[in-house]
Formats: sequence, C-alpha cells, structure tokens
Amino acid sequence: MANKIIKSRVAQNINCFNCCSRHLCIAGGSLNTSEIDYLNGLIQKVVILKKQEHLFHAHSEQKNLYAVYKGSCKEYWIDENGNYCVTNFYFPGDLIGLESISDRTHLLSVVALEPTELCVISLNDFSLMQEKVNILKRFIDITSMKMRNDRSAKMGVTAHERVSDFLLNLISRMLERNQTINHVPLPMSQLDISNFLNIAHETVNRIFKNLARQKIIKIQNKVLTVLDISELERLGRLDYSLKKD
Amino acid sequence: MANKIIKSRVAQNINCFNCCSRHLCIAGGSLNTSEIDYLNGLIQKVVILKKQEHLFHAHSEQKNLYAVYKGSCKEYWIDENGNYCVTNFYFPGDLIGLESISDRTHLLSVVALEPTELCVISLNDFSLMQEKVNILKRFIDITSMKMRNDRSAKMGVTAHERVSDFLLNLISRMLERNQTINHVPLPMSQLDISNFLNIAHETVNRIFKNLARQKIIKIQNKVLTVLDISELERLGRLDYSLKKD
DNA sequence: CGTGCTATTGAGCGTGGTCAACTTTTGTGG
DNA sequence: CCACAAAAGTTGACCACGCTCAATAGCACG
Repeated sequence: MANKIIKSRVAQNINCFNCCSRHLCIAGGSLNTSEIDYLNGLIQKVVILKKQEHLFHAHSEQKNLYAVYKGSCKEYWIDENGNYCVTNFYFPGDLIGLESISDRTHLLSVVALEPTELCVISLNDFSLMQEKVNILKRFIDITSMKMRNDRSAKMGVTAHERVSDFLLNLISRMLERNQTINHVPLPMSQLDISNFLNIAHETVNRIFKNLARQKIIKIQNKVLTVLDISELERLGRLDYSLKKD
Repeated sequence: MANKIIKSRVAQNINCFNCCSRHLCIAGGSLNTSEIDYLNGLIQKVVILKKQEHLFHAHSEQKNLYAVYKGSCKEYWIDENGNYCVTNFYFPGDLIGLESISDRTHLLSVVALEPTELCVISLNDFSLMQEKVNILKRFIDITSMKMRNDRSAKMGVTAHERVSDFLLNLISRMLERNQTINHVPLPMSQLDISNFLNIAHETVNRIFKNLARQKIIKIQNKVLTVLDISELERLGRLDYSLKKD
C-alpha cells in the first residue's frame, strides 16, 4: 500500500476559519478569532488517505491527534483471539486518537472508508496549546461530548433496537454537520455495522430490509434516507430530538 | 431521604497526600509535591453518602466533579420509555461527572452502593486548575484512560463472554487499587450487573453459578474470589495481564 | 472479465430471554 | 429484638430471537 500523502494545509487551502465542520472541532465553542488564529497557525499538515488506507495501526507510537476534515474513517482492533472488532466511525469534525493520549501508544487502528483528509495535530502542538486555557477548555468539552456520543450509539437490547439506535446516532451526528435527514451517508459496509453492533451481518441486512419495507428508511448507494423519523425513534431507545439543540 | 452530609476534608483528615487511591486520581501521574499541594488546597469538601443515597440526579445542574475516596457508586439514567439503564460503576480513585462538563448539566444519575465518601472538585476550582498545565495534562490523561476502560467492561458477544469480561474488568481495576484477586468487592446487585451488561438477571445468576461450579470463581457476601484467572480470561475476550503493568 | 468482497435470502437450531415459583437476605417498624 | 415486607437471588420450563451455515446474486477492483 502506498505511503500516505502529507501536504501542507496552506497548499490545500484548508484552514480552521473556512472549515465547515469547525463548530464540532477544536476551533468551535466560544473561542475568539485570535485563539482560532493561534490554533490555525499550529496545525500545518493534512494527511490524505485513499479508501482502505490506514491512518495508523494499533500498538504504534502515537505522534499526533487527527481531526477529520473530509471523508470518514473506521476504528478497530484485533483481539487476542484474532477477532476483528470495529469500535467507532469518524466523520468530519471528529477528533481521532483521544483515548491514546495517556500513554502515547495507539490502542486501536484507524482506516479510511473513502478518500479522506485529516488535519494533523502533533502532540507537540498539543502541548503548546495547553498554555492557552480557552483552547484546552474547548478540548475538554469535546472529550466530554465524545464520551456521551459513544455511549448512545449501541445501547439497545434487541437487534432491532441496536440497529435503530445506530441509525439515530448517525442521523444526529449528520444533523450536527448540517446535513439533512434525507441524505445520511453510510460509508461503512453492513459487515462493519454488524461487527460494531455485535450482531450477525445477516441480521443487520434483514433489519435494514424490514425498515425499508415498512417505509421507515430507504438505503441506496450507501446513502440513508429517513422517511419516518418518529417511527424509527419508537423502535430505538434514543430520542434524537433531545440532542438537536 | 436525608440531605447529604458535606464536611471539610481537613476535619475528616482526608488529603491527597495520604490518599491510597491518589495514583489513580488527579493527584497521581507525574505531578510534583508542590502541584499536589496546590490541588490539595483547592479541594476542600467531602460528600458523605449513605447506601442508596444519591450524589446527584440526571438533568440537574452540574456544579462539581467528584472523586471517590471510599466506597462505590452506580451511574444510571431513565430512558424515554422509562427503562432503568445502568451505565457505570465507580470505585475509589475514579472521577465522576466527566461526561457532563461540556454543558454543565448532568446527563446521568449517581447513587451510592454502600456508605461512600467523595472529594468535591467544584467547577470553579476546576477552572483554577486549568492555569496549572501539569494538572490539566493529568486530567486529560485520566479522561483518556477512562475512555479505554469503559470500552473494555462489556465487550464480549455472548452472555458468558460479557460476564467474564465484566469480572476481568473489575479485577483489573481492583488490582490497580492494590487489592488482591482473592478479594474483589462486588457491591452492586446481580440485577445491576445484568442491567449494565444488557443480560437477563437470571442469566447472570446462572453464569455466576456455572463459574463457581467449575471452580473458576467463588462469590460470598458480595466478595468475588478468583480461583482460576487464566480460565476466566479464556472465557472472556479481555487479557487482564496486558493491563497489569 | 474474472476474483474477491458485499449483500441477500432461506432453513435449522441454540443461546438466552421470559415467566413463574420459591428461597434467602435485607431493611423497617412495632 | 422479632415480625413482617420488600428486595435480591435461585431454579426450572418454554420458546423466540437471532446466530450459524449455506448458497446465490450483485458489485468493485485489478
């Protein structure tokens, strides 16, 4: 596999000010212009990944945090018995690598689900940021929100609930990204979803088909369209309307 | 229910230096004496809870973070359909309230499983701490570790795996607290465990009995004794030996 | 234009959920 | 301290949800 391409953000015309996901990323919250300017100056590089290309592998040294700029990624690990375990999906504005900061070793692997670009926050830059209290507060807020979000994606008891909750979680994340409920990207395979939810992939497929037959959702070309959100909420245990604000 | 008792740490002779869980709490890591001294000066109060008494309820304003000093707590919420959902258990050295920092509103409720004492870190104190870079780094490390730990408690696919993983997770946390594998406290009910793991409580009971019959564990008076750790690891998907260091 | 991955559908069966009954433990008030 | 009530734990029977296996169709990549 080709080595991943790293370019300068300036050359790619990427910066925090014109980034349409910045409200979800570090540059969001209540940071003022000069603080974002400072951030923007620190973050110099972008990694450009092709589909299926790894951002990093588990057990490697963690040198950076990453913020998804464009595209999407899958996080996974291989357990002691050789099982492939999908642990998360990342979309524009999400920070990758937070759970590894404490020991600077990646616990998990991350791979691109489609052509993807990620801003590189070196841990050195991150140390510098720690001098700026407001930026650090923002960082802590993001970590706190991530914990909430991770809890809600796979909570249901039954397979129907779990699939519904997964979709509701995706939908609420896409709404945060100013997408519409009529066009929610599903870049991951049903196999990935089934693995993430601890459900057989045949079951995931049957539930998708079921929901489609009941005209609750429609899936075409890796794009989800929600036809009856209130019915989907009834099936899941999450209430996305609570998280809309 | 009686209002919770709040006392000064000094009066209770509690401080970060003589706390036997400090290596897990904010005062651990590589903080030096003067930094811990600063921390210790900021944290003035202890909350003392009786069994079944709430530390806070979901939807209330978050005024503090809490560090368990002694005892244990259960975290839960009530979903839209009225289901009681256990989301975590906390032991000495654990920080409570991290996922609520971003909007200063508790997402979850926390209740004591036994007589419990918690150090109170007001969010004001927390803001002050943010001026001390090393303390904040330590805080971020803890958050990062919490994310790892939360992932590992309920990972298995089958009921046997999930119960085994839950026990392995508890064991590894107790080892961090200098407890022995022969005396792991189980202050929560089997009902709580079943709810946390999304498993029927009858199933949890049967699996405990099974493990006991196979002489892998023994449970008496809410205390777990591990008789065959390698067999327990084989049944679960976690490898506690990886986390012993 | 094949080769391999992903999606789809069917049939059979086992894990574990549900319901029910009972015992044991814990907590509360007389 | 005992009596009673409530909660927690235990055990058995039943059966359904969802897993496994299998076979085929669609799709994407070289």
